[in-house]
Amino acid sequence: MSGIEDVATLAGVSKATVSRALSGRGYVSAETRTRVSAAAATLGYVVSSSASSLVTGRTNNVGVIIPEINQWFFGSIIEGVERALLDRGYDLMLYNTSKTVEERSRVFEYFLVRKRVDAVIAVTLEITAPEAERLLSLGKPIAGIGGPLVGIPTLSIDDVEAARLATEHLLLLGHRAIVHVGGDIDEQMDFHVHSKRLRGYREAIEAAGISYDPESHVATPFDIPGGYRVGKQLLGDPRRRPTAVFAACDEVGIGVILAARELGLSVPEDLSVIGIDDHPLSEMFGLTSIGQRPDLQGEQAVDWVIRQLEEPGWTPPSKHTFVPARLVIRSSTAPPRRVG
Amino acid sequence: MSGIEDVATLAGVSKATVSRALSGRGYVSAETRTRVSAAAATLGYVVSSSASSLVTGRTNNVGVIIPEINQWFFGSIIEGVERALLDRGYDLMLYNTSKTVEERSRVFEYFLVRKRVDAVIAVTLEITAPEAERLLSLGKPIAGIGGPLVGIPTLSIDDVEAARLATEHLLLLGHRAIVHVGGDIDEQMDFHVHSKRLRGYREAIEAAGISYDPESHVATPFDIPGGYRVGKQLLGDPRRRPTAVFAACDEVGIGVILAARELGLSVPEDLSVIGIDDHPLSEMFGLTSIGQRPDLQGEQAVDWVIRQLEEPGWTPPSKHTFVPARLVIRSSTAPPRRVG
DNA sequence: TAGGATTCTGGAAGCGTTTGCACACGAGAA
DNA sequence: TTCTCGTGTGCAAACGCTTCCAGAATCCTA
Repeated sequence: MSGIEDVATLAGVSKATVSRALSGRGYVSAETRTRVSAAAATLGYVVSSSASSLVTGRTNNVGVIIPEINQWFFGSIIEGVERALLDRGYDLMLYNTSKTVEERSRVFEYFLVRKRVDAVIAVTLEITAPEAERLLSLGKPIAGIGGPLVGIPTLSIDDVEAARLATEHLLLLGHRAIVHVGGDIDEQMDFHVHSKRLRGYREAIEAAGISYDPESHVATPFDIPGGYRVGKQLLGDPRRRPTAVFAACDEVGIGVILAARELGLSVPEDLSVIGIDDHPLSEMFGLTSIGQRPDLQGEQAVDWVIRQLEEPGWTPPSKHTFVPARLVIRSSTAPPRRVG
Repeated sequence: MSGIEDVATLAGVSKATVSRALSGRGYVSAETRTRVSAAAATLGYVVSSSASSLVTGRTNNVGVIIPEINQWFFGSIIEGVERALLDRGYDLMLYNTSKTVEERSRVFEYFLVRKRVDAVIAVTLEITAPEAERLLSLGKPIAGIGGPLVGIPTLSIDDVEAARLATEHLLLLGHRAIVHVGGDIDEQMDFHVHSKRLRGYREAIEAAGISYDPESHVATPFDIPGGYRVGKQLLGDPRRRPTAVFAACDEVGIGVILAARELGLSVPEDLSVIGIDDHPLSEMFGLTSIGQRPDLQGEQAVDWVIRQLEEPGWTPPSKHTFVPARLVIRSSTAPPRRVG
C-alpha cells in the first residue's frame, strides 16, 4: 500500500508535483507527468479518497434514496443512475427506504447528518420545503424523480396528461364504459400520482360528455396480482363489466388481461386494456401503453446534480420538468364490440 | 458546519474526549458523555467520515457488484444486503456490471484499485483465484453469492439438488415425458447454474430409469417471454408435447404456463409445470416451485464480511455454503392425464 | 497507610492528501 | 539590458479526526 510519497521518490519529484500530475490540476511539464504516471503505475499507487476528501471536501459519492428496488420502474431508475454516475467517475450509495413518512424522514435526517455524499437523488420522496432548504444550505445539490417539489429540481412524466392520453385513446376507439384501475388516492406518497392519474382520466371522460361515476375508479396495489384481483372482481359481473379498462400502470393492466382471459373474455374483443409505463412484459401481452423511460429520468437527474457540482454557477431548471411519454399502440385496445 | 473543536469548546472538554465520548471507545465518565452528546446535538455536529477514515483506515462502505438489477433474484439480494448493511451502520456502494468477462474484470480492477470500500460482496461474479488472492491480500473481506469460488466464502442453493428435487416431484407424480426448459449451458457465466440444473434434472430422470434425450432440454432466456416463446414452440406440436415441464426458474415456468393456456391446454391437467425460485408471481399462477430466499443470502453475505471486519480472528466458512431450498407445492403440478 | 490498579482527561502526533505561496527559469516586450 | 509574464516545481500548512502517552484523581487491597 504505497503512498504519494513513494511515488514522489520514485519519480524524483515532490508530493505536490505528484498530486498535480495525477489530478491534472496546475502546471506540470509533459515529461514530468509521464514520469509520475509511470512511477504510480509500477507502484500500483492509488490516491486515498479519504485523504483527498478531507482536503477537498468532496467525496465523489452521490446518494440515491429509493423506496423500492424490485419493481421495474425503480429498478430501471437505479440502472440509469448507476450508469450515468459511473461514467462520470462517481460512486453510487444506495439507500432503500420504505414509503412511510417516519422512515422517509429518518433516512432524510440520516442523510443530512452524514458527510458522505456530494449530492443526493431522491426518487419519489416527498421532501418538505424546510428539509429541502436545509439540504440546499449544506451546498449539496439534490434532484428528485417525481414531484414537483419546491426548491428542488424534479422531473417525471406528466401524470395527468398521460392518463388523459390513455383515456382519450379508449374514447377515440368508441369506448364509453371505461373503468380506471388505479391506486388508492388516500395514499399520500408518490406525489399523488394516484390522484393525478385519476384526474387525467376524469377530465378526459368528462370532456367526452361522460359524467364521472365514482364506481368507475377502483384502487389496487401496483402489481400484476393487484390488477388480477381487481380484474376478477370487476369483470366477473357481466352487468357491471366495462368495455375498457385504463390501468394506472402496466403491471396492473397485465393483471387485468390475465383475469379477463381466465373469465373467458378476449382482449381486445370483449375488453380493451391500456396501461402506463411500457413495461418489458407489455409487448408479450400486447398491452397498449403510455411509455416512459425511467432509466433516462435517472440519467437526467444525475446530469443535474453533477453539473451543479462541476460547473460553478450552473443551475438546474427551477421548476418541474416533464419528460416525454408516448402512446404505444399494441393489440389490447380496439373498438368495443357492437352489442346491437 | 461545526467541527469537533466546537463541540469540545461547548462541552468544556478536549477534542480527544469528544471523540471518545461520541465513538464510545475508551474511558469517559457518564456525566461527560451526556454533556458532550448534548453539545453535539445542539451544534448538529456529525463526524467527518473522510477525516475519520483517514486515521482509522475504515470507510464504513461495502461494495456490491451485481450483474443485474431489474430481476427478482438480484433485486431481492440487493434488498437483503442493503437492509443488513444499514442495520450495522455501513453504507452500500452499488456497482452494476454486465456479465461479460471484459466488464467483469474492468470492475474488478476498478474495485481493487480504489480505497473506497472495506469489503466487497460479489454477486454471481466469477473471480479468478489470483484476483481473489490479490483482493484478500489487501485485507478486504469478500463474499460471493453464487459459486463456489476458491479462496472466497460463497453461498447459493444447491442447484443440482434443487433441479433434482423439482424433477423428482414430477417423476413421483407419474410423469415420464418431462422437458427441462433451462439456460444455455454454453454461457459460462453464473457459475454454470445452467449446466448444474440440467445435471440435476438428468440425474433424476436417469435414476428413474428414463434415458436422457438431448431433445428434452431446451434453452431460453431466464424471463417470462423466454418461457413463453419456448412454451409456444414446444407445446404447439402435439406429438412432441411432454406431460410436464421443469423450468429452470419461475419466470420461465410462468411463461410456459401462459403459452400452454394460450394453446388451450390446462395446467395441470394437460401439463404440469414446476420452477425454481418461488417468485412473488408464482403464487398467482399456482406455480409449484423450489423456493429460495435471495434476500437472506444477501444478509448472510453481509454477516460474513462484517464479522471479518469487526471480530478479529473470525473467519468465514472456508468452503461453499449451501442455503436451503424447499419444495412449494401449488396447483401447477399433478399426475399426468391417463391417456389410456 | 502505602501502593498498585482503574478510571478519566488533555496534549500532541499523526493519517495522506491538496494547495497557497515562494521561487526559479526562459521567453518575449520595452 | 531589464522587466514582465507564463511555466514548472517544492515547502509547508492545512483538512478534521483518532489514538498514544502521560498525568491526575479515585478506589481497592494488603
